[in-house]
Amino acid sequence: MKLTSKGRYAVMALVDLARFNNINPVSLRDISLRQGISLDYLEQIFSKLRKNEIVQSVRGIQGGYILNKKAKEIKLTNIFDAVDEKVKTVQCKKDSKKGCNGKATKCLTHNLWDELENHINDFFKEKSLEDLVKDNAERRV
Amino acid sequence: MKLTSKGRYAVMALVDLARFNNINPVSLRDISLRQGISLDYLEQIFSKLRKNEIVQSVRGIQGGYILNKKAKEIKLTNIFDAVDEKVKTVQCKKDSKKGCNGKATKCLTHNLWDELENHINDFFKEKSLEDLVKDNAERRV
DNA sequence: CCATACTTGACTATTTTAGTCAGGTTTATA
DNA sequence: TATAAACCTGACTAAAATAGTCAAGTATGG
Ligand code: FES
Ligand code: FES
Repeated sequence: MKLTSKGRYAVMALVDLARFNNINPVSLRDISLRQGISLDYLEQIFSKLRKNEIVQSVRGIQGGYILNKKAKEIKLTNIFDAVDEKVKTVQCKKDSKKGCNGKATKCLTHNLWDELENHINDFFKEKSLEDLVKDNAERRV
Repeated sequence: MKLTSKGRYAVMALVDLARFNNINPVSLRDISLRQGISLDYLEQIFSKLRKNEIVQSVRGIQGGYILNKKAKEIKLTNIFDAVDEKVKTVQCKKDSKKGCNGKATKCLTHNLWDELENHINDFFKEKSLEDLVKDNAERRV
């Protein structure tokens, strides 16, 4: 099981953005340089974040992105949902009664993976962008 | 983030095996048929489980595999370690001081992913094969 | 009017996954 | 002692997912 770069970058970029927020829009170019993430890739990611109303864009010179909500209200879950970084532990279709491998009933481990998925999602539901910015500020001192 | 089939199959097969244990060795062919997993793929997986002393093999006719420890002592962690199903949330090398993207310090989110990794691993450390077999027996009633 | 920066969609190389395939070796039992 | 069941091993490969790149825009502040 591993975390993909898309999800990692999305959070990384938003933490960067959140730190400079309240002052000016932050341009993707700056984030790209500071965090070492490809600009083109960031654009893909922010397009999704904008559609999901995590950020707002400001066009033109001195433009960039700003948060669309308070950092406290943006949870990791919201970010991951926005960029389609899903936690997927089961093989079968969740709403179907069929198991994986095409059997008529759920497999021996289905329940276990379901528990695991919830366990992981709990973590994402708790953490907010604000928490991350704070954590980071403390470590810097 | 998603769980791979290798890890899922390993656990599925061992739960199957654990249920029939104490009587006779269980052949991979039977597991393959019951669980709908390719026999050749199972062999790869059990080769690793054997090398990691999770199971013992019994060769020849009427042979198969038996658990090498008590079901209670086999945790999910052990199984996943054996088949190289690793939880990997950070991009950087853990023992290095360098961050991902080649920076000299750890990135803004490194600590977060580290926490996440621990959170997931905690789940795997708790659950034993015995738990899984019991869960399953209960559900069947 | 033009440089900066957002916006979009298509394309592609690389890596990982999930197997298959081919050839063994061991051993109970008829 | 032949044979078939079952373990054992390594190499190979198709398909999917990932991690981007590339190209061609549009909007707007100064
Ligand atoms: S994972 Fe849901 S049935 Fe196997
Ligand atoms: S994940 Fe470790 S430094 Fe970025």
